[in-house]
Amino acid sequence: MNIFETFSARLAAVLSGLVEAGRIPAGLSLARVVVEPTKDPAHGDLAINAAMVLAKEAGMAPRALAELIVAELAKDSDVLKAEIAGPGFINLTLQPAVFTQVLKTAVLAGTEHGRGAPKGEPKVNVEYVSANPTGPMHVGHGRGAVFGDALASLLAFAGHDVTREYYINDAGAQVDVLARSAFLRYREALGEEIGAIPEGLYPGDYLVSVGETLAREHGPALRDKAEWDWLPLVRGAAIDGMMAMIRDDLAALGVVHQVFFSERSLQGRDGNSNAVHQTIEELRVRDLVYEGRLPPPKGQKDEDWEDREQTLFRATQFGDDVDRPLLKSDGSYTYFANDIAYHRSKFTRGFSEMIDVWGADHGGYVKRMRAAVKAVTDGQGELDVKLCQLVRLLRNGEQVRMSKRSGDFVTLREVIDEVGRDAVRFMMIFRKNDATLDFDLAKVVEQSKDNPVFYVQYAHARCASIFRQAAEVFPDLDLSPQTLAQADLGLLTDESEIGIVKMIAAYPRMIDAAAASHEPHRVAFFVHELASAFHSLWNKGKDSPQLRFVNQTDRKSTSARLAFVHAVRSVLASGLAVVGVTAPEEMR
RNA sequence: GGGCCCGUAGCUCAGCUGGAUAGAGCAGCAGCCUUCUAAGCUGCUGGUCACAGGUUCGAAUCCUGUCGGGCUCGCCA
Repeated sequence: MNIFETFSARLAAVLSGLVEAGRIPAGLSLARVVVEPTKDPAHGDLAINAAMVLAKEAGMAPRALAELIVAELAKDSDVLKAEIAGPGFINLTLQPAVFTQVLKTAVLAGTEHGRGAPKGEPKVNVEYVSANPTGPMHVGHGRGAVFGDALASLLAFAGHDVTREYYINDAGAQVDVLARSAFLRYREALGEEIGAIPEGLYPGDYLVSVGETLAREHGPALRDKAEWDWLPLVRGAAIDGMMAMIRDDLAALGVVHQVFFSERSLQGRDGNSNAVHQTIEELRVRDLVYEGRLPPPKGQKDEDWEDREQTLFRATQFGDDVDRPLLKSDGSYTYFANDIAYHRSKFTRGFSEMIDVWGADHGGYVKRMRAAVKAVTDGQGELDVKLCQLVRLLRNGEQVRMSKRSGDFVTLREVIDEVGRDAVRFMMIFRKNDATLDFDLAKVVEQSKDNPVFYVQYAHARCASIFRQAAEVFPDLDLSPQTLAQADLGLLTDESEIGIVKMIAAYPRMIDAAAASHEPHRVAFFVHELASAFHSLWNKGKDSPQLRFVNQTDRKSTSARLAFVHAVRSVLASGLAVVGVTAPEEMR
């Protein structure tokens, strides 16, 4: 139940009634009209901007228009007070019963409170992580992984049909380098002295086990073959090994994908099954691909610029700054060409809404990809690219780097092992994706208010603890949501309690807004705020024993408060589930 | 030089797609607490929302320009 939607609908009805009565002109555009929570409780519960937004179009003064609307809204039995304020705001104060009803609904819905109605079409594809299969995941990958996962969960909770996808970059030159690196480890496993890993190969010792597996399965059979002979086999084995490792890392984070899509699979075995070739030819037929020359980059002096004719995609027709090459000088496809075919595949698989989660260093790639999606879907597909900024890893404020195991970066696994999955997930999402993130390894394991992970989980544990306490004090009390929902919720009259009930009422709206803007961090901030309000109320019970949730001498108020606590707990659990963090029963 | 992102309190950051007097936490200051689960609670101090214009009834939010920081710039991925 979303009271904001409910009242938007009622407002729309009021407006059309006024139109029918000839009091205001027909055909007003309602797009900018919103019903939103007030910031200041003195302004009531709901704020409506309709009079100000519509005044000009209606040819009326805002306040005159507001008076017409207020007169109608005041007749609503759920409205206690409707008044005009400031430049023409309509502020509604609702009957307390409205909120007790919302609370009751939330108690019964439990963790389903806030879930959006199924949206059906369009199906949404969220592509995230997509780390190259050339080594373990590092911390930066982890941010994209958590962000994408939380965004997908958020969209699913909001009612969308979501598919989580991983794009395996297994077709570029880097996987050949990987294969050569693995081959060296294979020779090493056969007992050969390989010395230092040459420059340009992957030095990480995570390839040792790939080499050992190859030695075990093939013995010395590969050693004396020519590279063109062993490379495909070794490459396949190495990619499989790397993907297994990456899946392990993802599993440690609790991140799942439904689809692992191989870049190499786009290239097929012959010309006919080659999706990249097909895509480009299709674009060529529509005159979106041509042979031409690019101007050199502006302002840069570059002696090694070589003017050359190449195969180009008309990205400029779709909003990009320059046309983009599809073939390398050696005749093979650019990464971009493969990516066009890949996004076309998403579209033909039924996803007209696509979201890609990338690292910030790919920012310069966004325009061309969006251009390509427009071209290849004939304007039917929509691509949103979410860029995740860098993560700075700190320990007690000091920046940490270097890891012997992996070469030059801290692996995600090391961080998860040190601070735990929940801390990693919550902190990665407790910031806007487009802002750099400081992650302090020391802080996130503190048991204090400074540590938001602890703070939110503790609030949930406290709710659970209250229920344990209640079961002891009132052993015969039925604590099921069905029974609690029947309690006299009108007994919840303290300002703090009402404030929290309003937050619970606002939860569905927050979910919708966060999903619409693809901003899962809002969910993390919301649960943090709710936790804060709840801790504060809990502490009020110190000075005012009558506010304690479990009151030995007052069975009725205890029932009402337990219903309330159940709703708080459910919303915390629901929000944490979206972020992918566990909601513990107790803190240990 | 072009493109994209960022600039909000001393510090770290929110700001609900343009709403009312810009909010938290930390730090600082003043009190309180030892509990239904201890790791805290309440209050105070603190801002020219980088700067200058513009659009609007209304701008931290949208547009233009300037300054500062980051990323990026035909064949890598």
